[in-house]
Amino acid sequence: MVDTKDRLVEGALRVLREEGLTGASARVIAAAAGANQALVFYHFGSVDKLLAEACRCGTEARVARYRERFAAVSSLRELLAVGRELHAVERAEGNVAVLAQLLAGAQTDPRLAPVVADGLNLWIVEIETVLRRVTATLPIADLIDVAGLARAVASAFVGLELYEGVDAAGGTRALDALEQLAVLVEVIDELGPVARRALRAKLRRTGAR
Amino acid sequence: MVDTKDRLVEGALRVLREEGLTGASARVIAAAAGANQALVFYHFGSVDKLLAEACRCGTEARVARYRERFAAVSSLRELLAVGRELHAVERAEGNVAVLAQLLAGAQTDPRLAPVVADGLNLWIVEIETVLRRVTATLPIADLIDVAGLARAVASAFVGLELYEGVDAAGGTRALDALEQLAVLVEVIDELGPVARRALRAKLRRTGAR
DNA sequence: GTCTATACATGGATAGAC
DNA sequence: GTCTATCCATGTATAGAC
Repeated sequence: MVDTKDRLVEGALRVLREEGLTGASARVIAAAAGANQALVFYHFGSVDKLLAEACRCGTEARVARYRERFAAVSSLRELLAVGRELHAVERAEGNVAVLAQLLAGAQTDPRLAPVVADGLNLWIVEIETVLRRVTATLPIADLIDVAGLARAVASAFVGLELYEGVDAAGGTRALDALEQLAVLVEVIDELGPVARRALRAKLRRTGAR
Repeated sequence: MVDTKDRLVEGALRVLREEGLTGASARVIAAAAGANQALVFYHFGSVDKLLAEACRCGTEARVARYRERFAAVSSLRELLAVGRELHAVERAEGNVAVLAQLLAGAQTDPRLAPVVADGLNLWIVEIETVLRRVTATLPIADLIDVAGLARAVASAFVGLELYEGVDAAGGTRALDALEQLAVLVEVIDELGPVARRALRAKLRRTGAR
């Protein structure tokens, strides 16, 4: 039998997955953990603090699970493949939905906001590392703000996840379209030197900020 | 004095903006509308149904507000400019946050899901129309799934909005990076015919599904 | 650490007066 | 259509026994 405190964290994650933030009460979470309701307050002080801990724990576990996989990526196309696999697995297990629920709740809860930001940041750091590596060889590498792009990718991922929750077919279609767009970037890497130079010149003039 | 039913819808939107979905109870909404709590059930039957109506109404009003602006867009860069203005205004007024709240709630509420999907679809239709127009002249126009891309843009927008709610600086940085990436696509339009042909050939081989 | 019991607030929803 | 009053379920949080 696992520690009760850990079981409560697990229960909180499960409830967030299955019932959403609105259903995440001390009673419901305790029931999901097979524990007594009063223990939520004994171990964590409040429901909010338990949710914060669940966010930290859950995200760390998820990120750790994909760290090796990320490390093996050496091209943009591979990154997309891993991203899609991650999407499928995490969607099936409902883990991204947890972060999405907390992110939505954090909009109006100042106590939750920093914790969720930290959680998202764990993903962003991973993505940023990979992006820096796979874009290093691109002709436009020095014109890309990798840190910004990593943030865009992570948050767009969450948005897509939420969208797919209400329209599965639409979500799949959106992902397919994005994949095409990403191929575009990689293709540029394989263009001739003339086209690359033209692209760079143009980009520096219009895209630099 | 406006109709009470309308005031309740307004109140619901305000509460979703300021308190989030967890705070959207019949009592709180009625108070925000300056109305009696029982009237929520008299006019709408349940809180859920009021929220659904608020989603429909609110989104329709927002989309209508930008229809003219969208119609005037004739290039990808202009679309981005409008997108950024829309982002700034709607963010300041908290309107996208409303859709985000409902989207998060819809993940675990089958009654809310179709309504929110419809609401998001209003945005998607607008974006799709504009995208179809401004990508028509691109050399890779027939290789882009505009409908899918519109869905990706709309949901990514929501994700960015949510992210900015917990990390304002990060959100801005993500938007800047995306803007650079979009310039990339437009720049390809201005490449010479040789590069364009090479791009098309490559894309058709790798990106077509 | 864990349980029962309980106080007390808030929520959904309805009945009935006006 | 609108209000008061009310029922009952659920929620947070604490006290105190074990």
